[in-house]
Amino acid sequence: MMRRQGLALDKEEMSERVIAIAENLIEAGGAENLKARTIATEAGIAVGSIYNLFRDIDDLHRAVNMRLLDRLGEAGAAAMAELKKAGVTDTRQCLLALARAYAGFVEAHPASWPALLAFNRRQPAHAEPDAYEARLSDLLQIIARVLADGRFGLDENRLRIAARTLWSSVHGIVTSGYAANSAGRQADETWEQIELLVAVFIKGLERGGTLDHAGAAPS
Amino acid sequence: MMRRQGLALDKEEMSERVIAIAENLIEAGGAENLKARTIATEAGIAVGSIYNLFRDIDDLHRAVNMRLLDRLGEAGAAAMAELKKAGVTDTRQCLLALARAYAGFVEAHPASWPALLAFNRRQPAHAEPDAYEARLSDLLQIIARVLADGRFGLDENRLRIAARTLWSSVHGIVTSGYAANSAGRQADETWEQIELLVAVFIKGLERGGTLDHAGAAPS
DNA sequence: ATGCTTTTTGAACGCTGTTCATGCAGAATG
DNA sequence: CATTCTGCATGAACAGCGTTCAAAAAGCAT
Repeated sequence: MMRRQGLALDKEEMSERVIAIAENLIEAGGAENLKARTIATEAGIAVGSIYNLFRDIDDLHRAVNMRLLDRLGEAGAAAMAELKKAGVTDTRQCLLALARAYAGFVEAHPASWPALLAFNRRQPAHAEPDAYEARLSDLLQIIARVLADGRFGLDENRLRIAARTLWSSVHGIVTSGYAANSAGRQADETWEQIELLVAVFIKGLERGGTLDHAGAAPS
Repeated sequence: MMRRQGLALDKEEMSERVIAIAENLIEAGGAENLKARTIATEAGIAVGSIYNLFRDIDDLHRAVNMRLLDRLGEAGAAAMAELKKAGVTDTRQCLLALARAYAGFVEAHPASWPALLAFNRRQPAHAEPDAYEARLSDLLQIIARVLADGRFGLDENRLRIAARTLWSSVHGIVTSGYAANSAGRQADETWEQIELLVAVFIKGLERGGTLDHAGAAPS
């Protein structure tokens, strides 16, 4: 065979290029702005060539999303590293830093992130959400570690659930806050909510110890 | 003029009919299943007639969403009424009932509700989200009242924020939980998270009184 | 019956994602 | 060097989409 020695782009290079273009398109006008012909034109290739790199446009969108998730994970890890370097171990400050990392990430990708969320909903549920779930699991691990360091006396299972609860809550606050940018207040109130959530969460965990759930499961 | 005396459907009746059809289509296959020609066929009218009732398909989807929000509001109000009839005043039980109402609503509309969420993201932000915001405000009022009855010593502003925080958090838990139905566990873990959230929230509010937020605003 | 107004209609337009016969450049073979 | 052979690039073509609009139909007043 012997591939690649000229100056044209390798197949993988071209894939990266197309993914980058796709991300820009989505960021510019949402997922519905991801058109095959636009990609082809901007990448300098034919429409059909896209389908040699990706099965279909959804597959390309998936690739963009994976890249987004990677960057989100990096943002979370970076936030933790910064805290460690500054010698901060306070649970509250750690959680707030992680939340800020997430909020900042969403603000930095005002169209791509909603597109990912919308994309991830209309999945036939099967497929291979493994890669997605795996990347998200890393983030939950970070949160769980912070909670573990807080010494609230949570067993492994409740640690996992608490981390997930915290993550989902912050996620809900950030996304609803972003969606409800009708009036002037948006980021401010979002951050107030996050501060309240974290404060209340810590105080709630400190008190009462194990927090056994007395309520019965829903019908 | 003199309208409507024959046996054909009134313009408004036909709108209702089309909205019902649209809702079924969305529920069956997501927002992307809402095709003009399918609607026309099922409603027994021509494609063009749809555009006499609605400006475009998005407008129709908006109408479906408004109806959904109305029903969600009714579900919340019904949950509260049921609690009142049973003489329950416990804050925890009230919040759990409201959360269960929301979770049940989402489960009852596994495709329409995600479609609403996705729809509400790619708005040019302007338009008239007033109607949307108004309906959501009612729900927040209900939560705020429950929190007020809890006597946590919150002023009006922090009451509003706490209600919004709680709502957004439950929303985040329910939607992420629904999206992450990869393995077997889904509703169970979702409910565990809600219970943890509510418990922690109440305990956190009980303690520390005003919960002054010491952290500075984000950069 | 006539005229006027309003609504309904469906063919047509432009756009979309996707396919696939064709062409062609580069490696392998003689 | 000539010649297969192979695999990717190509873009016209296809089916389907939302949307429009001239024309037909229907409704109402006279």
